[in-house]
Amino acid sequence: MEKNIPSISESEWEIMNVLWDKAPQTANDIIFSLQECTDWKPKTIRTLLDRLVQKDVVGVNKNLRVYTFYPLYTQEKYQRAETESFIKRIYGGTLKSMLVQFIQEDTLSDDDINELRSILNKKPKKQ
Amino acid sequence: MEKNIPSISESEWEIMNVLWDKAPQTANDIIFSLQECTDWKPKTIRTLLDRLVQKDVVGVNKNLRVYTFYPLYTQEKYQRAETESFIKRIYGGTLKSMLVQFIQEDTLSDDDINELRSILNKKPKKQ
DNA sequence: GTAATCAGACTACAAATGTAATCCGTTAAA
DNA sequence: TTTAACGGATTACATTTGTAGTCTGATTAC
Repeated sequence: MEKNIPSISESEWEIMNVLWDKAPQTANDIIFSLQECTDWKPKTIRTLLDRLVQKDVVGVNKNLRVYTFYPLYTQEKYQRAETESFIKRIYGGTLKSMLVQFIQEDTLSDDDINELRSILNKKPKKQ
Repeated sequence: MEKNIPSISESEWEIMNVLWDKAPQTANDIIFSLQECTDWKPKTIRTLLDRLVQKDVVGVNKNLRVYTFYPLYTQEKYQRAETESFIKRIYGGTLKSMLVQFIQEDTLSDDDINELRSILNKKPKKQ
């Protein structure tokens, strides 16, 4: 049976994004990355990281004096789970209904739409 | 300038979905709808509804003894806002990157994909 | 070697969220 | 008409989240 993944907050997602980009990293590496795009204090980032460890979403290597951290789940797994619940809540369950709205609202450019067409066409048909 | 819309929690979204489906509705109407798909107690639903009123996301008509409630923002407006922040956080910013993953991961059935193709093709080209 | 620094551990604290219960006046049922 | 049920207002309380600060032992710079 699949263990269900712990839920993570918006801020925690930012940490995870950094770790998914590259791992393992020290707390300082992560702090450095995030200070470029947020205004969080180092201690704040550290707290978020520690919480992810508590939640068993991030692992720690304590062999060296300065710990390193790494994700325990793939980004894809989290993206899937989050997207599913998001789409259910916001669009009543189907990705399609979301897309229809986006296409109709011109949120997607013509170029985007063309690119999507070609992605869809490249998708091999299953038997 | 656009007033920025108040953020609402997951549970509050469920309430809003009921109100967007039909409005105005009494608290009881809403409670009735939600008891079909959640296990929330009536008082819980009432609390969530009251919070939405405080947040100025839901309006109240107090002319009658039993109040009626109605949304103050369109569903589309909320969907757009939520989707934008969701996609930024989860997929690094582009709807396309999300779609690409969904298409490639077989999350979509062949039928879905065919339907998407036809939605994309129906989209009128801009000049 | 001593002082400033740093990493990790622990603590803090308010706001938001989830999940109701109580209180109180009114209305509806018996 | 007394009483139970109901709607709205108020209150409750634990957990999660956002946002750090303090304490303590190790280390590094002088």
